[in-house]
Amino acid sequence: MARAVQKRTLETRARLIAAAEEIIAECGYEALRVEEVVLRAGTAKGTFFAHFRDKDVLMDRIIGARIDQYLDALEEIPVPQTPQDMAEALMPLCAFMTCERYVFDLILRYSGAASVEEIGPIATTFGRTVEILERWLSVDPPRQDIPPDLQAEGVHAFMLQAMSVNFCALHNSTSVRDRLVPYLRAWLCPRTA
Amino acid sequence: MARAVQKRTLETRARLIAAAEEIIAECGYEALRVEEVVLRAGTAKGTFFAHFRDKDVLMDRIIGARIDQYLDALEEIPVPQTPQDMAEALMPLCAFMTCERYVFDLILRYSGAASVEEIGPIATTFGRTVEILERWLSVDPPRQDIPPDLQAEGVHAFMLQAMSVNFCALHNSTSVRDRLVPYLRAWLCPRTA
DNA sequence: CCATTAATTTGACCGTGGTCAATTTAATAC
DNA sequence: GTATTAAATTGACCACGGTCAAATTAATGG
Repeated sequence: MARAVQKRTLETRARLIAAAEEIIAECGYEALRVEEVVLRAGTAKGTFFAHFRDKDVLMDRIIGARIDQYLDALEEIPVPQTPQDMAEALMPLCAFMTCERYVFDLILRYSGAASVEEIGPIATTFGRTVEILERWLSVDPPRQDIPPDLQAEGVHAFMLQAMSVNFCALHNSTSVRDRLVPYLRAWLCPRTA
Repeated sequence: MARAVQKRTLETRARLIAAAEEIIAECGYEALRVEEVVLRAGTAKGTFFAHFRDKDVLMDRIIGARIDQYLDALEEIPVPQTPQDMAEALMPLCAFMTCERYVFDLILRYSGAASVEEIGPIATTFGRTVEILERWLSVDPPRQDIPPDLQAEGVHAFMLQAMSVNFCALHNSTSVRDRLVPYLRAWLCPRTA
């Protein structure tokens, strides 16, 4: 019979995560080393991998949790009424997602669930983001010709595009917000001549 | 005075690239090991890194060259007139870009030039792709309210979105083409009620 | 042809993520 | 309490990308 999860297990895991968060706060995400995590947590290296399949799974969890906080905040604010307001509201989330090139790449890499069974934290946040956008776009849909869910997917696509371009040295003189607004206007408020 | 590049250098580099291409043809991109490349090329490991800053730079070069071939082909075909035709025309390129999760991730990672001086092969193909799309969209612009370059950037964004979603186990029952067409219709042929 | 110098190559070595057989710890049965 | 068994932990070890001082090779000047 399967035995219950030991308290010790939960404590160890909590120590590993706390150590990781500490390192990230001090040195950033990219600088995190598994060796350093287990050192601070006071465990052996193998223990880390008994708790997390690999380093990226821990990152997925930590970064996913952070993104969820931003999404929680987005669920509290009044529904943005214009592309400008929408872009403005999304900025804190975008700022976090692009805080490090390493973080943005990891987010993209984990944005799709490899299999239906294992939808990771970051992949979940992508679904949640589109849901929130869809809710915003359902209240008073800017476009009547396409359903709110398609409008939401488009906003999400442009959000990612604006962030990607921001990492390109050729184009990052413009801020993510200033890049996103024209996209959203063109997507949500087209004017057929 | 700077001496001319030796013939030996070019030969060594060619051998390294040939070895890499061979391995990729046999085992795929992700399976490529630097050890195996230098073994087949008959050089020491250090030589590899004297020619390529790191493994990814070689990948950037090889994958960038492949993408350029697809773009060459796109420049030969007649300008697509409908979203369906456009999606159809882009499919071979999309198929290559998503041939391996590893390849798609690497492409995204290298799609932006880290600095103006070093615009890599893949980053260049991104610029070229948008140029081609802009040319297509300038002949007989589907939308009059926004400039062709913005229309092109949008098509590119949706192309990437369609490919990303395709890697997600939750949504990959639909093909990239079938996912892209509704995006392009909504983007290029909006109907204000 | 030899000396000098720059370019190229070499391979032992390192950093870091990840593995796994062996050990320790905790829960269960009696 | 003791034996048994499952879960958790350990750390030596491996794989692989990447480094660098030393050796080799090729070009240049006299």
